[in-house]
Amino acid sequence: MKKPPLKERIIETALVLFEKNGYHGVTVDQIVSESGSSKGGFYHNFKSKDELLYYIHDVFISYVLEKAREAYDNFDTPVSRLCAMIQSFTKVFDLYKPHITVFYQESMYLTGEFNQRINEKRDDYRKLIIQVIHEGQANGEFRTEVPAEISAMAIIGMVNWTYKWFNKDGPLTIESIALIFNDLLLHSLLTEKAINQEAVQGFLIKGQPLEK
Amino acid sequence: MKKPPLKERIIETALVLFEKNGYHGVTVDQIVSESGSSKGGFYHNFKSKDELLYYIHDVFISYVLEKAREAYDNFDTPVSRLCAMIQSFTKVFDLYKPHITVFYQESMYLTGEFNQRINEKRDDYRKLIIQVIHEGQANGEFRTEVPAEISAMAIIGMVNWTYKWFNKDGPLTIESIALIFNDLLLHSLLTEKAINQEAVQGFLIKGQPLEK
DNA sequence: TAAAACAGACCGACTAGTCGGTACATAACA
DNA sequence: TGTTATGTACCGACTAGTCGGTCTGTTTTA
Repeated sequence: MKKPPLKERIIETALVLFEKNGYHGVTVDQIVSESGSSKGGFYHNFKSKDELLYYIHDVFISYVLEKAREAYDNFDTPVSRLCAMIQSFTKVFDLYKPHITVFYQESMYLTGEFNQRINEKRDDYRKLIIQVIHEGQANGEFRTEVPAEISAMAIIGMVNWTYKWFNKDGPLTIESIALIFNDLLLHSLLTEKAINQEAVQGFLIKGQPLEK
Repeated sequence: MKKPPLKERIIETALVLFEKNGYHGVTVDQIVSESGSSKGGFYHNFKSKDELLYYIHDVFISYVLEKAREAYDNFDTPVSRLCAMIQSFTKVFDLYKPHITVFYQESMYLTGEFNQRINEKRDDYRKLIIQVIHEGQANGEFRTEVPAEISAMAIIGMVNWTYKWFNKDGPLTIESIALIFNDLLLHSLLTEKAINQEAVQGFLIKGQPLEK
């Protein structure tokens, strides 16, 4: 059983500690000691504690952005694209919950260049969602009464907030939650006409609520 | 022009600084100096920096909770109650944006008893929303396909997230955003039958999107 | 005149980051 | 093949600086 490289061990350890105690609630000494490393080892791999925070942010946001682009490319209607994006994003909570918590809790402590690079990807993500909504409005499937920008932020907020309450051991799987989110947002975005079309029925929840 | 009492001045100053730099990005010395006070003055009014953070949390959450209860008491249908709650909550962003930012950004650094007291109020708020949704499901206005608990978290997430992007100088007023939120969530919660009832039409957006 | 409110010098614990050094691999050499 | 050079990953004692909090006084208030 070979030990993984130190850099990974440090990131994994830091992730767990940051999630529980926050970035400022964890010292470099703690990370070093918990990961069975040393100060030297740490600063050999990272320029600063700040850079470690950046790595954690980047792993997550890059993954989510990539998945969103995949979702966009693999489907060809606004409804299916949006649902795929929401689904892939929601599902990330199983994989990256600590990353996400750190991301939203501590992003303000990212400085200068690090902060800028993360924000660019965050913006790209937002723009992609807005674009899909615009496309849906253009082809008549989505209502035009609400601005796409606000809908996008409402959606992002709804999904993002999951990090505050989602619990793996709770009554619902993350997949069920993703389906519920899709149902909710389609009901709020689609026109009366579009909601009755066969093509979108598969994304809505019928009958009884889901249980695990 | 009489100076307000020191305690208030400290809270106001801290709020501005915390919002910009985060709780850990601001030292007690900074707060003291910016508020034209002193270490002695600070520690005469607060047991610790932590207690100051608690005060800021408490002002905001107590206000929101009170407004939600008012909304509940002043109306008598699930739809009007929910809309009033969302509206009062969203409008708080004009008044308490810094409080809210600090609340969600730094709540994890609240320790022990402080943390507990805040969480109780937060729970009360959540339970009130869930209750209203349950009432709406019971009288047939809200769809039962989605669990009330998840809808509640989706709503709370949608509204809360506003603190990340709302800008007073942006194209939309907070009141417009509140109306949009109401429209979105009613579309996603109401049954097909209920959405066409006259009583709820007033909460939906008709025609062109709102501009300032 | 007693108590409450405030001022500011000072303290000590803590922490991010440094720096000289070690262990070990692979490569160059003789 | 044995030996020496070189690059890289890692170690841990140390430090310079920071920051929450205290303490002793002074001013204001009731």
